[in-house]
Amino acid sequence: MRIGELAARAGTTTRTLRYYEARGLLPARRDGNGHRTYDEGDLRLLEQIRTLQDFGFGLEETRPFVECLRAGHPEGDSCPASLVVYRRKLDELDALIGQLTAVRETVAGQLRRAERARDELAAEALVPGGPEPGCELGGMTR
Amino acid sequence: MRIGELAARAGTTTRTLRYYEARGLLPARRDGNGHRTYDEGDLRLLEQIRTLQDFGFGLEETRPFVECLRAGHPEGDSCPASLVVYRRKLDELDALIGQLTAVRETVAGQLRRAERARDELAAEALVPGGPEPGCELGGMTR
DNA sequence: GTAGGCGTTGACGTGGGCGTCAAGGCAAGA
DNA sequence: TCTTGCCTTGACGCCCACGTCAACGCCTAC
Repeated sequence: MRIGELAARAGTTTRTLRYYEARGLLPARRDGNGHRTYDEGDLRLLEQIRTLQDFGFGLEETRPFVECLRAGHPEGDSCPASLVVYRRKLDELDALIGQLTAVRETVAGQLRRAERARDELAAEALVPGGPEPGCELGGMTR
Repeated sequence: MRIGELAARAGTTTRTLRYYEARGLLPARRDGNGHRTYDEGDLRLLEQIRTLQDFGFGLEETRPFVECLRAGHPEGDSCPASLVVYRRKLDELDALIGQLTAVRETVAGQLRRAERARDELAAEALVPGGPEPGCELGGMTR
């Protein structure tokens, strides 16, 4: 199998495969014309890489999985090094989700505050003898 | 106030301020020497930008807030355009948190499966007349 | 012959928000 | 006078996973 066919079967591009080879992640044999040659095992490795990439793993993080498969293990995560990457990624995800959730709540609070201020200004405009001045409540200046 | 002082007071760098000016976000007056000159209002604008940046807003997303302040409004989010950005950012955060949470659960499941497989292999090695062969349970080949 | 379709290497572009030189100007203090 | 310390513009680097283009080679079909 040559590079175009492998790329098509894995749903990726030849550029990506050449990039993986340059990074030492997915080396290829060569035929008489200098063309890259791959087999079904390479497809398996490539699928492993792509799956992890879809999960947001960096390329280097996929390396233990690929090497585990190449060592003959049944799954890419059959090796301790892969489990270490799993756990580290879980920690990273938890930290990131926590940060994003905190930001989300902060932004939601700011939006509610800004909408309330807007509504109060509108009400004030409707009632000429409205609330007293001097009602500054502070903004978001950290 | 010159650029170094403003940067120090805002906890950022002169490079950042020049970058903001190049993007048209925080233009500066010039003194006789061609040096950039800022006032307290600019510090306010800069603090607004930095706060939103800390929340993960892109620079362009801070523009409505800055222009709102420069138009004389009491807060950067006193204008409808800013509220639109708030709501869009909330939607983005919700989508992102949802995706990350789904990935987190998937990875956690993979980790549990891989650990179970490892433990079963270890148990099998301890009990020579252990379970029958042919127990492949499938991996993560999408 | 020639057009098409596959492959090759090399090199530059992308996005975002800056960091990091390089080369120079201008003002104040020892 | 010389240093120092601030400022100026311009340009390249970074990260990451590729996209895109250039210029070329090989094989097949018409």
